Amino acid sequence: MRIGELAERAGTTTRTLRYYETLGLLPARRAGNGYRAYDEDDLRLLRQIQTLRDFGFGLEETRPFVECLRAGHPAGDSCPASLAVYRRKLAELDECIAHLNGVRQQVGAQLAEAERAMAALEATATAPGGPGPRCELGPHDPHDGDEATGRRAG
Amino acid sequence: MRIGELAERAGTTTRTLRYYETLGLLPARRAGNGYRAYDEDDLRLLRQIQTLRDFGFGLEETRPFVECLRAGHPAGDSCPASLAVYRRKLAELDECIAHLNGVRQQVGAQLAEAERAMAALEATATAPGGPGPRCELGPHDPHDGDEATGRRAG
DNA sequence: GTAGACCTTGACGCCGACGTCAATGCCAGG
DNA sequence: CCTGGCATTGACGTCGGCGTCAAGGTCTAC
Ligand SMILES: [Zn+2]
Ligand SMILES: [Zn+2]
Ligand SMILES: [Zn+2]
Ligand SMILES: [Zn+2]
Repeated sequence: MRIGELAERAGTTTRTLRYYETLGLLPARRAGNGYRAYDEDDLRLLRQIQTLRDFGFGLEETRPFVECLRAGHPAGDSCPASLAVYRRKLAELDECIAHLNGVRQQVGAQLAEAERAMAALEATATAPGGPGPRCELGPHDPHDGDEATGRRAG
Repeated sequence: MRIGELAERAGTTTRTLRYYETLGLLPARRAGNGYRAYDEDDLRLLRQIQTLRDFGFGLEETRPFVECLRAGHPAGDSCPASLAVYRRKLAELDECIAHLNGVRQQVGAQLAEAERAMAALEATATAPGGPGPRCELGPHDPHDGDEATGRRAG
């Protein structure tokens, strides 16, 4: 199997496969003409890498799994090194999730408070004895309502 | 206040402040000698940026807040544009958290399964009629047990 | 023999938020 | 006058995981 076919079968690109090779993750034998030659085992290695990357693993973190597979073990996670990566990743995930939950709380609170303040301003604005409008809340001048575009620096 | 003092008071670096200026986030007046001149308002703007960045906002996402503050509004989130960013961020956070939870589940399951398989191997290895040891699970040769180092590619 | 599809290596681009020089300017103290 | 500490602009480096050419070699089909 040559690089194009492997890429296609794995749903990736040749560039990616060559990149993995430079990392030593997926070395390839060479045919007489210099073309890279892969087999079904390489496809399995590649699938292992893809699975882990889908989990958010960095390429370096997939190395123990790949080397384990290349050692002929039944699965990529048959070795302690792979399990260690799993555990480290779980810890990272927990930490990250906890962090995000905290942030979510805070941002949610900020939004709620800001909405409350905004509603209060609207109320006083439409109230019978409405005081001076210190800020017009409709379509705004200095801010542009489009959040997609926003560059002024040159 | 010059750039060094502002950086120190905000707990950041001069490089960061100059970078923000190139983005138009934190423009500075200039003294006669060309030095950047900041005041307490700039410090407040900067603190707003830092708060949002601590939440994981990108710099561009802080722009509506900063512009709102510079418009003289009571808070950075007194404008609809800022609220829109809040809501977008909340959605992103929810999506990300859900994703991470899913990944966590899967990785946890993988780990559990791998540990089970490993224990099974250990058991058969130490069992009375233990068959041929197809893999020694102790300190390993082809894999290196250190997860911190791991580079072979040149 | 020649088009065209495949392959090779090499090298630069990208994204975000800066870090890290380098060369030079401004100003106060001894 | 000189030293030293601050300032200026400019430009390149970093990290990860590739994308995107560019210039050429190889093989197959017609
Ligand atoms: Zn193994
Ligand atoms: Zn307003
Ligand atoms: Zn505003
Ligand atoms: Zn083993």
